[in-house]
Amino acid sequence: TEEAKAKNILLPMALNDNKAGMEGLNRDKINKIIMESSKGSRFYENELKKEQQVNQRIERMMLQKAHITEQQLSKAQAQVEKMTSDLERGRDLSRVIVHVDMDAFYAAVETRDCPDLMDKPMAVGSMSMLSTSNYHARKFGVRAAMPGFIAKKLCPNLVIVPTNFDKYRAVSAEVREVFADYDPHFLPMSLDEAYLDISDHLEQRRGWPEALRTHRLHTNNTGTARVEDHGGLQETVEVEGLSPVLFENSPSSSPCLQDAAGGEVEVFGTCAEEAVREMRFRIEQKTSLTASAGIAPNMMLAKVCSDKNKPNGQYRLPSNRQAVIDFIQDLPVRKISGIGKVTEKMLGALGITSCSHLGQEMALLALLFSETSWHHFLHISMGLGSTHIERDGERKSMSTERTFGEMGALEEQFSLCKELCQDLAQDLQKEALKGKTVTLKLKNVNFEVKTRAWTLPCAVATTEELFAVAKDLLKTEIDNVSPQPLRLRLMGVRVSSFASADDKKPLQKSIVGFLHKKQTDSRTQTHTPKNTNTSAETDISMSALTASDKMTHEPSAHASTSSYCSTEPESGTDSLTCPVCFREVNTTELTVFNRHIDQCLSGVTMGQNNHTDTELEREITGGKREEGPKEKGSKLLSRANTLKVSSQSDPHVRVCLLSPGGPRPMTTPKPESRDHRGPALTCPVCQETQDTNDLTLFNRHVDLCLNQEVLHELGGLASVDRTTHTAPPAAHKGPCFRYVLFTE
DNA sequence: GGGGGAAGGACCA
DNA sequence: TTCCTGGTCCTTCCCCC
Repeated sequence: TEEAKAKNILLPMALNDNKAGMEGLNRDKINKIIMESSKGSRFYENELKKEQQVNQRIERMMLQKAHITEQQLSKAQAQVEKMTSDLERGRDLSRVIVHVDMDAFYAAVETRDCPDLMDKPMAVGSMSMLSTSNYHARKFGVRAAMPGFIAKKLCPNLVIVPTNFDKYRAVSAEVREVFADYDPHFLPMSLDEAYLDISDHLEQRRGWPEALRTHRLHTNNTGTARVEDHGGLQETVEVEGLSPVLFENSPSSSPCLQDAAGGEVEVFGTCAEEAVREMRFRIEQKTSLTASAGIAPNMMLAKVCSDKNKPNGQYRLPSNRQAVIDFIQDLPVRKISGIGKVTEKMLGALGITSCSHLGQEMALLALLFSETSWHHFLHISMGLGSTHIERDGERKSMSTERTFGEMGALEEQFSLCKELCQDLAQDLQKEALKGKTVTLKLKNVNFEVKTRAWTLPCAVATTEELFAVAKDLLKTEIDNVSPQPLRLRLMGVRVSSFASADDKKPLQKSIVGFLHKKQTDSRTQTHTPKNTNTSAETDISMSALTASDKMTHEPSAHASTSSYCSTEPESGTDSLTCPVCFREVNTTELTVFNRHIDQCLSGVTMGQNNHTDTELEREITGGKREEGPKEKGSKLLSRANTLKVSSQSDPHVRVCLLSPGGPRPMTTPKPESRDHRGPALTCPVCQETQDTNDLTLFNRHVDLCLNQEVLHELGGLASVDRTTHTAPPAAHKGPCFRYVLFTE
């Protein structure tokens, strides 16, 4: 029906009332306001597009479902049953896992420090994005991850307080001190959330005298109070003389007793619930903030439980199988951490909304989803989850990104890129990390996100190293849409594949190392002849320097040249080995060396030379793209002739030794980008005139030709190249060649 | 088939 | 006028053993 259709269209922006404190709202009214504020925006259009993609995914899934036979289903059923009984045998109910979650954390901190906010709807964040809202605001439909300007429409009196992370970090540290008393190995998930395994604590606690379970309630208004720690230590806590109770509906605490000194005191029991109640009590005494908690036999269940009596409440799921099964039955799948909007919708299309449905349809799910996915579903449907808390594993990546108003100017884009690299380099330094993969993330004004990655032969960390890669990735993307500018709203840089993760890997050889004579003792550390910091014009560099450098007026080449592999070279001899003829050239003068290689190379490319183990690189540039190329020496021209490149637009073909291949455009450039570059080009390898004068396309063609032609000649050694070479970009399969200029 | 890189996404706080 | 940031893991596609 029309209505159903409309509803489907409206869905992407609809209020997500999955969060606590959002029950019984006037959803229709709220959704209407959200719609009115979003409709027609680029953001909304992109959401619609994404929604369409999900719908298509569902359609494909339903089609697949229609083709499932009875036989397949019963086979899957058998598999599921086998797996189920295996899992059942391994069910571990022995641990007591707690998930603690501070209530509306950022908002609560701000309210604590500014009591005027107490009974006002407020949120923490900015006009463009909110991090949290308090429970007053939630009544209006204002929630985390909602832009402030929309929240303001839902609730005109909303007070928006800017975030103050340093403050939250400080409070979080206090809270964590309490956590540590119950589980020194607790697992923080964020500033306001953590998992604890209190099994050991409970074991000890059973033998504790009452004194250790007695905690004083401070009720004074003087500004500080003494709180007795269960270890008998005294700690001084700042209190601001305000009611610690931020939520009116706080469940009342157990009756307070008077201690000898007349102060109010509370005694906690020895069971899990009492221990957790005590922990929450202590958090509140210490910070004036409330927390909610869930107690269950595993992490997955504990997480669901902590939400059950939010705010300022707790819920325990007993450690017996039946209780777990009962608990899971009617639980909506969306409540499980890891099942988000999309998965919920996919499952919904199959009629699955609760965890019991999930169990009933497992055979079907096993056929429609990947193994990892349906295993995950099976665990959920059985109420299984992690029973031991993994202490934080090694970090996998580090990134930094920034959103800004539309940016189209190249200078700005490159300088922002550099800034991001600087920030990231700083962060990397703090943790002494180096990574091999650098990823550039771009989001255009239409909210379309792109990531472009490049993996180097060795780990990098400095600004220059990062920027050398990021800038090339960026340039490639810019070239891709040129002559239009990239209209960006976000840029980010990420580093991954950290060296520490797989230190064991043998050192990979880069070209610079390769150039040097084989070492008998690779530890001898004399430095390489200047080739790590000379300019691109005179050196074996990553590539002739890109337009980006010229645009940003960067002193050319410093970065690309030296930083590609900062740890190399590791040799120290006075001669260099020619990668073409393998003869030692008795010089460290690159000019001399280059000349030698030039001669060798002309032979190879002409097919007169059966040299092996050569990594060639190629770069073909049109004179128009790079302004005032200085590389028009006679030598170059003669090489161009040698290679039989013909183009009236006078492209230069430059041949030299490889360096790690630079990135290439991933997407086919728009056809219209052809016409402003001059006439068609002839491939120097296959000699055929290409129906393009787009250098990107042409370049790709030549790459392919070279793969076939040259590699063929080079024979088996091509494989050596591949393994020691950085991986080529996805669109360009096969070894990545690049011509780099050699001049004197 | 499996491993690994690249690109894109889902999901989380 | 304004729809974040920083992380992990998964999936899909591809290439290369």
